[in-house]
Amino acid sequence: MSVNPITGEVYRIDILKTIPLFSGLTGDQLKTLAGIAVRMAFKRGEIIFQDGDNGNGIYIVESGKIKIYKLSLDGKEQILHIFGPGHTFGEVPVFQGKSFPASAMTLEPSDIVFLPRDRFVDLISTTPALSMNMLADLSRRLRAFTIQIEALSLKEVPARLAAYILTLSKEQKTPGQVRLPISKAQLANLIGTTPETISRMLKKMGDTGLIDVQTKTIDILDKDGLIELSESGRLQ
Amino acid sequence: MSVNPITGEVYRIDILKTIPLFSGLTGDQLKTLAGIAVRMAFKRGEIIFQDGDNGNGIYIVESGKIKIYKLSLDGKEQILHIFGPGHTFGEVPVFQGKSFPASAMTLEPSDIVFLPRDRFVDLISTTPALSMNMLADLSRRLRAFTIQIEALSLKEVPARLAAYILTLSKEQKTPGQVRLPISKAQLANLIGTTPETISRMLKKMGDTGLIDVQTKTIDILDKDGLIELSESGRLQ
DNA sequence: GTAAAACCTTGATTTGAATCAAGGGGAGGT
DNA sequence: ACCTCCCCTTGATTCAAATCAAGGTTTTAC
Repeated sequence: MSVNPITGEVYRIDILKTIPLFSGLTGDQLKTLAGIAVRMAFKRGEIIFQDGDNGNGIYIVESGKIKIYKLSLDGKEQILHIFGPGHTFGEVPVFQGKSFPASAMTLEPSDIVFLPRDRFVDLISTTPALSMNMLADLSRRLRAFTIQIEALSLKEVPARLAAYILTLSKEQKTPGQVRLPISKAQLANLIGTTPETISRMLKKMGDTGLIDVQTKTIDILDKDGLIELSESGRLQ
Repeated sequence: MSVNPITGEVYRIDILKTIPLFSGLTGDQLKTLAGIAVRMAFKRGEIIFQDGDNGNGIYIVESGKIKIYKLSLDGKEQILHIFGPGHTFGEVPVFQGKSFPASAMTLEPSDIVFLPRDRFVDLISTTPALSMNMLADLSRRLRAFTIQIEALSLKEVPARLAAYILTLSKEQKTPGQVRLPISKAQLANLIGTTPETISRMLKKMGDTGLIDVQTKTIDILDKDGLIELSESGRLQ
């Protein structure tokens, strides 16, 4: 039985088993992972690592929510990902280079599992199922970045906002209604605009009958209109 | 000895050996790769695959130059990567999803090597050196995208242009001088602006004594000034 | 439960860069 | 060498969204 070297608690295989990256692993392989796993608890708004720091292992969100982001010198923020339970992050410096290409911060109180680099690399290079899962995960992220670059470069703010609402409505299983999982200030940093602009665009989308906004909840009144807007659209 | 199934020619292991992705492979493994490799010749401006097409293998630039890019509905283009000899592309749908997240086109007459998915995946899952190389390659690309998103979202055009010139000057071993490897129209699509703006900004950077532009060649007159501009800077 | 702190909205103004428009210069083909 | 086409430049104008400014509202903390 493996004991967590930091907290001293037995680290539960059950949690690792639910993580997509580790699907298809044998019980023994999961036990090995559990043996090297370290769990850390973070409060809301704590920095997990910073752009440029040296990375030395991969991180898994066990509970809570984190953002991966870049800051400009004058303090503007661009969010690259928001990850919830089951997602892994911080892999890039494990496989290439030394430093993190971006920073990570909790958006809520979060439990994070850390797997130190060397033993994780040993495992991945002897476990084809794990390396294929990892390749799939990095590929998924490349795909997501492709879409984000396209949005930032080729689409205007209303289209990006419409696309975000449609993405939420796919993730959440409440057709015709969507709940914003983050503040509008964070949403602005995610789609590459400002809170003021978010506010104005949501209002305009309300005025034109696409949606109805109540604080954190948005009713989708005209899904086709939103799709149209997200693809090519200009608002109004 | 392995024979290319399309062209019928013997496919040279020597070329595969020079490709970073295949460094550290044994002679036998390279022979296996050579056995499944297909070489294709493209003219300048030919489409290799398109955004949304199903992918069924990885591609390697043997000679020439290609761009990976996204198009908007109204025809605007954002270039994601420009790859020369030795670079691989088209991996995402091999590991995740089915379709290409972007399009690929030659910028020059190019020879492209194709490795069909199934046999490549077989090899990668039995060859730790290959899977680690692949993970490093995808990680390198994630890092590059991170920088591109930061540039598009947090930096203005003069800063992006300065950063591009500095990147070129690192790649090319001619200190104080840089040769543009692509047309200014393509450069505009790479850094997310228009040819008119490129033209104006290069002129301004000339006026302020940072650089001296002669058609395709740029002399770097004030490297520190360029670095400053690329980081935080505003021009003039 | 109340105060403080975030967060959000709305309006006025500025600004960086796109677009529209037209003319100039090179490179490649005949 | 000449013509054509493409690429590039320059100027005038427009436009989307950022910024600046101030007031209102929700959330969090004590």
